Amino acid sequence: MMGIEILSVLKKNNLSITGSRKKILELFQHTDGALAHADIEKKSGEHFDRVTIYRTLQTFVEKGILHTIPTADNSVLYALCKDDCSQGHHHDNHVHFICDNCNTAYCLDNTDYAKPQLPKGFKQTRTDVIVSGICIKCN
Amino acid sequence: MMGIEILSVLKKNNLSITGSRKKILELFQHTDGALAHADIEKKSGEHFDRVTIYRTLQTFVEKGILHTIPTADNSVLYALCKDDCSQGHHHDNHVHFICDNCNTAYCLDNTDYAKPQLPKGFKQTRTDVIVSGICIKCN
DNA sequence: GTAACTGCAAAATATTTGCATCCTT
DNA sequence: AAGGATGCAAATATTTTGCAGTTAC
Repeated sequence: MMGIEILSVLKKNNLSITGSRKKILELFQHTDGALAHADIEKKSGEHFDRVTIYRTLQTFVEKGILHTIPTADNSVLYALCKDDCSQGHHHDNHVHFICDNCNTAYCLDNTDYAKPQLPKGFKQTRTDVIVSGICIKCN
Repeated sequence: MMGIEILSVLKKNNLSITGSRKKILELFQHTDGALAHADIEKKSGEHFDRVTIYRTLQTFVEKGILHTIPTADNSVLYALCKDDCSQGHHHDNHVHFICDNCNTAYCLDNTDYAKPQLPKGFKQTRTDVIVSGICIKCN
């Protein structure tokens, strides 16, 4: 059941169970994609304090519950991490897709890609692939 | 000669030749990587009005002289486009590297990567690969 | 009861817009 | 001379910080 899963995520990360955390997490679980700070203010029926949202998102990112997605227009997007993401260690083969039309962000978890071969002297710790284009709904 | 090249870039794009445009372009040509808005305010000996920098950067991006680089921490970075970038059409195999340590951004023009195979129904128009890690100087 | 979390106010930053003036062509 | 670019002021928007009150455990 959804509610129980949310509680266990919070507990697993030593976070106290609070209303906003539960509701914001739930929002992500019910969303098939990524959310921006503003989406959380709007999309949800609830009212969250701006500051609480900032802090909740930051906490979730630190704990590895959410991750940020770099975007071409440099807006800040957040998405749920899969189970194999732990604090600061995200799984590498993660492709994000952002629709030029409807602006929805997808995590294409099953889309693999080859890591680029870096020049000598460069060490990779994280790779982000962001594909822009037209998504399946807008096609 | 550098100066002449700058002038021709501006002329080619139907931009009038002004002091700030020349100096900001020059700054990019002398920089081996990307610059943020704040870098332009600081790094240059010159003083540019904040607003002029915003407008100049925007103009350069529109004309395809500069492009933005998506970053994991969602700061806004700008870098020179290569010759095969024209207005709105950047060349696809472009890998960016951002150093976790010194924060320098590199355009790894000669680093190729394979475009990911998208799920059915998704159409790609642009792909950004951002690698984070330790750069050659910090290694 | 204590530590952690929230919400409000306010500070600090960042970005955009309007307009008068100055520069480029 | 005309259109475009700049710089200042000010309006907006975004993010951060401090603190008092509240809630979770």
